[in-house]
Amino acid sequence: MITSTVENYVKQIYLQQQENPADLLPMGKLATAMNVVPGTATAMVKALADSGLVDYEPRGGIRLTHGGEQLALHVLRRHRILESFLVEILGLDWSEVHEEAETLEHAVSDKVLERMDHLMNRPQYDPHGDPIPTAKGQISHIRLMPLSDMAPGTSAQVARVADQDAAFLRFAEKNGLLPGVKFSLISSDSQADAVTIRLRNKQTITLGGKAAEKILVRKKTG
Amino acid sequence: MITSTVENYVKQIYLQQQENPADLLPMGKLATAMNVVPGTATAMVKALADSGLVDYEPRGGIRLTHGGEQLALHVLRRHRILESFLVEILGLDWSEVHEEAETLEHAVSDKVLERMDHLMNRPQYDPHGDPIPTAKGQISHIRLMPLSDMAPGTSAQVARVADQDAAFLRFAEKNGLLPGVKFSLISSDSQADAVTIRLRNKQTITLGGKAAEKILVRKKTG
DNA sequence: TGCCCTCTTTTGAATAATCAAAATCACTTA
DNA sequence: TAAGTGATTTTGATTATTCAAAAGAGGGCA
Ligand SMILES: [Mn+2]
Ligand SMILES: [Mn+2]
Ligand SMILES: [Mn+2]
Ligand SMILES: [Mn+2]
Repeated sequence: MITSTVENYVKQIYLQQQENPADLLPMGKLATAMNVVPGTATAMVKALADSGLVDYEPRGGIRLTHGGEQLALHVLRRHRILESFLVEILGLDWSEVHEEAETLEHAVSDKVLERMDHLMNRPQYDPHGDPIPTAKGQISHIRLMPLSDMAPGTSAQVARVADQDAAFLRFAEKNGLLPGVKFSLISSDSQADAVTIRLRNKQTITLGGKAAEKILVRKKTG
Repeated sequence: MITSTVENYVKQIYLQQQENPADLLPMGKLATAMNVVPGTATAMVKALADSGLVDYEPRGGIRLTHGGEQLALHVLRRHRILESFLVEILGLDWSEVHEEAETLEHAVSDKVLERMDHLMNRPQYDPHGDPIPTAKGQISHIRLMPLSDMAPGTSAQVARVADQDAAFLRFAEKNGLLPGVKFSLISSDSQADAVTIRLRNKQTITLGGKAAEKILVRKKTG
């Protein structure tokens, strides 16, 4: 049965797998990501394998089957459309919608989701800049550069803020670091592990390496 | 723990209790309403009693405690605001929103619900004419008369359609029997178990006793 | 080669919810 | 008052999910 637990596992496996698409995902990684003890992950993975959602190599790791990936993308679509809806239609803050969507993604029907999607004019990206899979299960795989890798003097725009932590998102918002915002890199000091950028409104912001890695940018086309 | 199962039981107990507010609700009634075998209801009720949500008299029946009633009203509020939202904002048909709300009522947070309520300008009634409890747990208890009890020649307006069955709701909608619609009773034949009404648009509709009981009306004030 | 450390699996147990079927209870009815 | 009947409870199982703790596997290091 596809319970919300199964949906959460499959979605998390997909997300973790993205970080290392070539390798099998080790059980330990999954257990940590799911916040369960390793034995729980093993038990669950066996059930997922029985349902044909993952391929499981004992002591090797796991990988989603095609069916598993489709399910993951379907859940991800629900999650991201819901986040967009909560921000655009209901006016919630982008720092709080991830939590809300985490529950709603298991409760909303395809029909309701379709209405939400339609009402928002079918957005391609969620409020954090994450691509929204299509109803058919396609997702855009545009390679983005972390702000921390930019060369000094270059310009770019924020494409994605890759952290669901509410405090970080509030920090980013307060400093105008939202998807679509343009800026140029003023300085980058690898010894100091810090970069300084200037936004269009002349405001300058300095970020440490950890934070700069979470801001994914798109090079200014030209 | 307040699982969605607990919420469903408590809500159903509240609803069933309304039909006979003076008596204890018998286990059999509850089991039937919840679509479980009697033993399951007994087991669940013991758990609800342990959580302080119901008073349970073995072989007598049950009654919600104050806490249980508050929880029931809270769930009912979520259910009815969601139904309204699905109809008014997302444009679903009133015949399908009950099912959708049945799941969403357990997933939506108070914050999101408050935004929905605000966006709709705080409706007092859901699409079927059922009163929406306040956030504080108050609910209007206006006594309504079933259409089947009206005297010939009198006028009234539809206040509530007391049936969640999609087919019946589609039938009612097709014939213009929506909350707020005014009409007068043309004839009532108890032998034939049928009543005929005329709407403002001159359309006449004949209903059998079963159907007429499900249409609750408000006497024309005057 | 043998021990050790880490990761993973197994085992045993718990909670929540449910069913099937047997047992029990509280009333009627004869 | 004994038997019968219908509602309710009890008992024994099952499924899904989880944890704690013991056991096992494998690779690295002395
Ligand atoms: Mn989730
Ligand atoms: Mn997001
Ligand atoms: Mn429900
Ligand atoms: Mn309703």
